[in-house]
Amino acid sequence: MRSVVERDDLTAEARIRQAAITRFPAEGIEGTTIRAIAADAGVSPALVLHHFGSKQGLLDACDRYVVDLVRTTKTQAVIDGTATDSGFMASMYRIAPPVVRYLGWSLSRGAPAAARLFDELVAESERLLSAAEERGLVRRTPDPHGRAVVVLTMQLGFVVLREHVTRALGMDAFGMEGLMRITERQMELFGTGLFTPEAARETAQALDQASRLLAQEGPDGR
Amino acid sequence: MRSVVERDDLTAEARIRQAAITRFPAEGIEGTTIRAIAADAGVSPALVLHHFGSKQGLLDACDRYVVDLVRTTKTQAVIDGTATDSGFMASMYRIAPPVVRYLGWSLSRGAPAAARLFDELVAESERLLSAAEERGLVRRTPDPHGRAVVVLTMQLGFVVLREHVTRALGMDAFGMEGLMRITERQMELFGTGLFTPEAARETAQALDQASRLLAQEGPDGR
DNA sequence: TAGTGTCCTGAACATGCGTTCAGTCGTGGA
DNA sequence: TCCACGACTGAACGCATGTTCAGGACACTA
Repeated sequence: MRSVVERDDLTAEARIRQAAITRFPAEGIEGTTIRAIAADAGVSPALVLHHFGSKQGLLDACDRYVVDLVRTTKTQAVIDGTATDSGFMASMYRIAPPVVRYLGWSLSRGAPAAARLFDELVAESERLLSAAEERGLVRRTPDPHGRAVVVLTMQLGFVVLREHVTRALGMDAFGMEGLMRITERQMELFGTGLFTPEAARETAQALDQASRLLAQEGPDGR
Repeated sequence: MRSVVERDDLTAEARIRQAAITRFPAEGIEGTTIRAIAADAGVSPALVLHHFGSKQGLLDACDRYVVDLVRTTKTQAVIDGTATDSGFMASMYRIAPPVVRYLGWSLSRGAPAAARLFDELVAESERLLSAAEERGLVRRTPDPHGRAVVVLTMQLGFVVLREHVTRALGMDAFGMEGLMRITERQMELFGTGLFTPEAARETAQALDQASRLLAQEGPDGR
């Protein structure tokens, strides 16, 4: 297995962390052994514990590293002004693939650091959308917070389901070609909507109907 | 830990499977022990292997069970005619929470059975959207397949990120209240679009610009 | 009653795990 | 030159794991 390491002059500690970032999402927590990580990094198992204290310590360090990297990359994108909310996918392009994969794994497993990141991204998304609303760029909604959650979840879905998107599109979802294709389709959806105006009304009715249906029937097997 | 089991008159085999469906997403594959599953189901560890052959066999059986359940539920919804594409979330409501959680875990981990399901759902989504296009309910797109992938990924994002959506909304994302709230926001986005008409043009320009930017810069650390 | 097959168990085994520890090596300051 | 210290290793320990196996309990048939 080729590790994330591009330059071989990294610290042993950094090599260990990179190996862990690659291994953990692929093999799971218990499925990843300290011995395997050590072998990837070219060090002894004992050194892993010397630097990170325990397997849990290494996992926490990876969580912090990846989340901080994503956070600062995203923040930098906002500062640079390139990030409209639609620029989320683009910012992912600047992060090395194993890190993006770790982020998706981290989110899907509900790691505390990832949960904090999610909440921050919701807040930031809500702020950006509200600012865009003020400028007349984005439509108004009765539920700004809910909309921010929905939009962010839709974006992060591509991070978590990356593998399936890649397979279904026949191109790397986070490569340039795939990212452009996805963003273009997103802009169609977010720009003019999926439905035609006449269908939008019909859908609203169907939603009401479904609401009543669910209310009276109740769910199965709960 | 209370298992999925509602009625205690299930087969031992079924109890084992239900326990596994609850345990695997929570603890991971290696983190879930046969002894723990056996204890949940109230049987001996040996019986687990008697019925499923091995731990891997149990995992495969769970994958098949959950994927088949989702498949038939979704299919039934289409037959019943309640499922527009927007009805995806609603169909999830009919499936027991542990099964939905297992589905999300299964997708995020790239299980073969889940991958097959994903591809089927893409195909079905593409078919439904094209039919709706014919009837003038859905706008035309230069890339129907890409659009189907994008729409489905956006929907499944809620399944995989369920925990975070629940926390951010302050209500169970797949409970009735949360599901209605999410669907309403989705219908706003898909109905009229997120952007105002004047902003849609601006966004298209930004997309072009980003495209050129990415093309000349290239990514970091690849 | 004897035979047969299914569901099920307790005890045991070999393996691989996370972690510990005593100690080596190399470097830089007093 | 000596010392202190951080990076690093090899060997070992205790433990929990997946799996095996011989057999018990029970129902059903001849």
